[in-house]
Parts: sequence; structure tokens; C-alpha cells
Amino acid sequence: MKKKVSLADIAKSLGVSKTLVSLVINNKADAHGISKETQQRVKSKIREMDYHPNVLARGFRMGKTNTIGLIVSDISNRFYSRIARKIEDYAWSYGYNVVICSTEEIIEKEKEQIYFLRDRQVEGMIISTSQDNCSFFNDMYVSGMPHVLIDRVFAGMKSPNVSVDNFGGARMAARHLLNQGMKKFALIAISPDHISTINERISGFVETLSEADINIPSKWMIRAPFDQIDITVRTTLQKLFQEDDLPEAIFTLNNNLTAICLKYLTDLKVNIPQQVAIIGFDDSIYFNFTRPTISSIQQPIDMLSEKAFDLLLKQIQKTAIEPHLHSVKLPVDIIIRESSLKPDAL
Amino acid sequence: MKKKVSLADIAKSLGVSKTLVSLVINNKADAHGISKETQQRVKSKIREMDYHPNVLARGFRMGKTNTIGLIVSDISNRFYSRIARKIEDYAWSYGYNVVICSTEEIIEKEKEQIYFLRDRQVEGMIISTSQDNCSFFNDMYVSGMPHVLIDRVFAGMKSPNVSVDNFGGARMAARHLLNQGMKKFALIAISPDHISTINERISGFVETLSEADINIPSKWMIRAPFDQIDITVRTTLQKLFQEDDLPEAIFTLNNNLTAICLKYLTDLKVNIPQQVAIIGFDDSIYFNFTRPTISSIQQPIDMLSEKAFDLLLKQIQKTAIEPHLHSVKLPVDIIIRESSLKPDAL
DNA sequence: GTGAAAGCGCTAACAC
DNA sequence: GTGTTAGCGCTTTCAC
Repeated sequence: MKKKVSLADIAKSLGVSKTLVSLVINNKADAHGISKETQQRVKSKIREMDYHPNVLARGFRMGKTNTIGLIVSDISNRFYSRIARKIEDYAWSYGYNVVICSTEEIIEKEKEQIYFLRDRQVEGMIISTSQDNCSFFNDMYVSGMPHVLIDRVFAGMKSPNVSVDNFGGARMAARHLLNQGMKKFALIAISPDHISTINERISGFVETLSEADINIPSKWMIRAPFDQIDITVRTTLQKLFQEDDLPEAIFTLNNNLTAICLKYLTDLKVNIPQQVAIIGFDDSIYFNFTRPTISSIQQPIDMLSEKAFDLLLKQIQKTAIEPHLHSVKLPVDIIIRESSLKPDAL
Repeated sequence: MKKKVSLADIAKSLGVSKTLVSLVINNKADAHGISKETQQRVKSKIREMDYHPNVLARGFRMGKTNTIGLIVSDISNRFYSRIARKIEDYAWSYGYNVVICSTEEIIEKEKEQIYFLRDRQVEGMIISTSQDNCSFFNDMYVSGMPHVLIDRVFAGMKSPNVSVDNFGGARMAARHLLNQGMKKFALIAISPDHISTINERISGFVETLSEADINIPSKWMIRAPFDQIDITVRTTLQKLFQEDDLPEAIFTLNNNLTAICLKYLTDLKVNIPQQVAIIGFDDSIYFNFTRPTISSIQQPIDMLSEKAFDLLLKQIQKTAIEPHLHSVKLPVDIIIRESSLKPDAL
């Protein structure tokens, strides 16, 4: 693996040209009418000398790196790691590698990472952005850098994108709670407060409630900074449960929030859903065996990843993207379990 | 972003040599006594023409790609995605990108991925292998390809490696259960059956039990194939609970197994720990708020990742690795929650 | 059927 | 202080 045998070494030791060897390696020998016998000689020499093409050099020469980038806020979040896995599978099947980057929701870091990947000539990127508007990506789109925005999107953006129906999902959650006669709600989101998914979920929830003439008091609209979710949720819940006036249900806006919220509700010995019901955005296998089991909005992660990769590949291959696929919004499901049921329904 | 301005373009439009531009770009201008004024001219031209160095070309020239590979069985498994995140953070801080590969526990796929990454000139790899012996890696070590084995290791291997004390962790679990007077145990592992971590955990558990003259009946030594965990666990548990003779406790050997096992125990309406206790290897935040809360062996993921990256970096930089750091084994903790307590202790 | 030579974008001796 | 030149390992046009 070490000796760094090059194509030239093979050619020399065989007394043939580099062209010949290159042709054989790339299966273009037949097309060029290279004799079977020569081909065999080359092939066995390659094996003999344990030659491995320098893919980097080839990529450099051909302007193809066979690498794509995946940029998300945090690869250890299961939502993103599942996306990563799917993207990786598709990528691998097309001969691509994927480079991962976690932005920690820091806009500057995200930009830096995108620039870095671009300078390294990745052929495309799939991005769940932390930015607060699409001008950066519109420029990128105009510049011709293949990319697709995933999960988090903006109105009026030019880049191909695929997301889920956050608004509709939140609406489902709200309706489900309203249908059971609940009237008092709290909502826990993360900040920064320009994340599109979070805002769409908030809108969906809030608007649906207001159609029923219900508002969420501002003290129950909770924002936990991305890097301080744990402590924020803990102190907020502690304070909340010191008061007499409690919400009937809490809507947690992503999987981390749901988990952390449940952890501290448990610590506080709050009965779910008797004292307070809960429903989260983004499902987890664990929600099946907590007691109570946890209701949630389930996202079509596999489909999301598949569509995203497909859109990226089309750009890389310069295949036209049908207009109706340029911006895809996927439906979500509500999984009703015990945590969101009115106590008397249990 | 598109026009592909090259260093040569800058040089030409400025009427200077490429060398000059290169020196300025790489902050070597001062050392070479390039006048401040020329440097400024170059810099502003670079900005004016929106030039971005082709990092690939540079890497190609210098034999440095600033890329490392991370190879695990499944990046969507939280254990690995947390490792990935940490590795990525360290890598980024050293100017490295990380390429992820999921092997699905398929040895051939793993080898293919390693070859692929090698041919792409990654500078090093961190690998949680699915292979059943270390000869492949010993060859790799001899060949000089920087790499470190993480999590799964082999006795007598040459490659630098870092793992956790699986044997000790399983022993802790066994002792904890034995201490409470339990005598009948089941164990659920994944196959293939050459995965070192799994085997060490089995050994630790089984040996500790046998010191107390207890054996696990073979019908209670369960193996679920990696890609069929769900169905295997389900049918196994269904069958198990049709019988009168039940184990007092189940030891699940990784986070997936624990989750899936809990899911189906819940489906079967089994009372934990009254009917059967459970303790898992690998912790999860969710174990805090299930009811009962779930006991587990907690692994030092951050430390594991840090040590691994450090060992890799040393190899890349050709720094000597102190002998006692060549093979690192990290201690684990037992987190005792409700699921593993004798009913009368609750 | 096979080879020579140019060049992808960059860096680094070595000149001048 | 600045420029010339020779590659890194590969593919590809064009020639023979």
C-alpha cells in the first residue's frame, strides 16, 4: 500500500506508454482496439506491482472528485444522522463519498464550511442551513454550484429544495389536542429564532389554535438556545411547575426538546398526561416504550434523503429538474400515543 | 463561484509570475522578501477576481488531502453518530474534513470502502471494524497507511487502537444483578458473532456468572442478525413469554437491542422489573424517563473519540506514539436505574 | 494497435 | 525581489 506505484511505473516496467495503461485501467482498451494480449500483460503487471490508481490525480485531471458534502447543524442528532446514512447509501451506490460538516447552528461556521468544501471541489452539497435568508444560496445557485437545501427552506429561493410539511404537522398536533377539548398550551422551541422548520411549526400550531380563539400566553412560548437546551428546559420547567396555572399540553418542536423535556418532567414527578399532556415533532423508537408512550409527528426521513440526493445528482449530471420537483414538500404523519390523550380517554 | 479563476489567471492579469501569487497566498511572501506593495497588489487582485485556490490541486501537488475517513457499521446508530460528531470537531479544528462510510457489518463492503478511501488519498482513517481478525489491519499498518481502530479491537494487533472496557462493563452488570440475588439470566446480542465488543461483553457477563456457579441456558443466549434485529427480537420475546420458565433479568448488548427489546416487552405488557429486569450496554438520554427508568453501562464516547483522533493525528504527523498510548482501553460506568432492581428493592 | 506530448492548478527548487 | 521551470499522476488529442 505504501510504495506508491504509479501508472508511469507500470508503463515503464512494461515498456509501453502511459496511454496504453490508462486505456486498460479505464476499460477503454477494447474501444481503442488494444490487443487482448497486451491488455492481459498490463493487467497482470498491475496486479504484480500492486498498483492502485491515484483517484485524486484522476479527479484533478478530470475535474471530478466524486465527493459531495452534507452540512447539518449536528450530525449526532438522530434526525440528521439518519439522513446522513441514507444520503451515504445513495452516494456510495453512485460512486460518491460524503463529507459531513456540523455547523452548530452558527451561520459563519456554516459559510466557512461551504466555502471550504467548494474550494475542495466537492461536486455538490446537501445543506440543512442555519442561515436566516436565502440570498447566500441564491448566489450559489447562480454561480452554478450544485446543491440542494434540505429540511430548512425559504420562500422564494432559487435552489432546489426538499422539506417536510412542518406547518401541516404542527396543525395536526394542534387539532388533535383541541379535539380533546384542551384549551391551554405551551410550546418549547429552540433558538436562534430564524430556523424555518421551527417557525413553520410554531405558525402551524399557533394559527390552528387561534382559529379556535385560543392564544398561547407569551410566558408559555419558550425558546431554548441551541447550545443550552438542557439547562434552559430544566429551569423553565421548574419554574413552570411552581405555579398553579399550568398548561394542559406541551408541544415540543424537535426530538431533542422532547427528550430533554421528558427527562425533566420525570425528575419533577409530573404525571403525563394527567397533569400535562405532551406531543413532540419528530418521532423516536423510544417513544413506544416510555410510560406513557409519547405522541409525535413523524417525518419521512428516507424520502427526504432520497429526493434530496436525486435533486443533487441531477444537477451534477446536468439533467433538467422537472419544475414540480424543484421544490418538494413531503407530508408528515401524526402518531398518537398515550402522552397526548386527555386523562379520561386513557 | 463559477468562472474558475486560477492562480495563473491572477498572475497573468497582474503581469507577475505564478510563484509570486502562490507565495502571497500561502503567507510566505514576507519570508521571501516580497515587497509589501506587490503583496497588496496581488491581494486586491485576488479579491477583485474572486479567486479561490483549488485546494484539490494543492493537495495533489503536496500529497496532502486534509481528509480523513471514518468507517463504522452504521452512522445512524447514535453511538457512532456521537463519535462522528466529536471526530468531526477535532478534524475541523485541524483543517481536516471527514468522510463517513457505513459498512452495515459487511466485511467485504468495509474492505472496499477502505480501499476506496486509500485510493482517494485520505490521510488517515478511524475504523470501527466489522472484520473478524486483524490481519488486514496489520498489513495496513505495515504498509504505512495511518489509521486507528476504534471501539472494536483484536488481541495482538499492531494498529494503534482505542476501545472501552467491555468485559469490565459486562462484569459490572452481572455483579449488580447477582448482588440482588438474581440467578436466572438471558442475554441478547447481535450477530455476526465475531464482533469483539459483543464477545467481550458476553465473556464478561458469562464469566462473572459462572464464578457464582450460574450458567445461561443456551435458549436464553439470543443472537439477532444485524439486519434483522427487530423481527428476531420480537419473535424471540414472544416465544419466551409463552413459557412458564422465565429469566429474572435480560442483558441487552447494545443500544439498539435495548431499545427494540423494550419496545416489544412493552407490547407484550411485561412488567419491568417485576416480571423481568433489564440492563443494557450503552446509555441513552431516553433511559431517564421511561418507566421504569433503564439501567445501563455508559461508555466514554467523547474520550474515545478524542483519543482516537489524537492517535491518528500523531501518525499523520509522524510523531511517535508513546507505547502506553498505542492501545488504550477506557473504563465504563454503570448507571443503575429502576429496570434492573429486584422488585422488592423498588 | 500504440505512443508522444500537452496540460489540469498548484508548489518549490533554483535562477537571475 | 521576482521569474523560470519542472513536475505531482493522470487523461486525452492527435499522430504514426
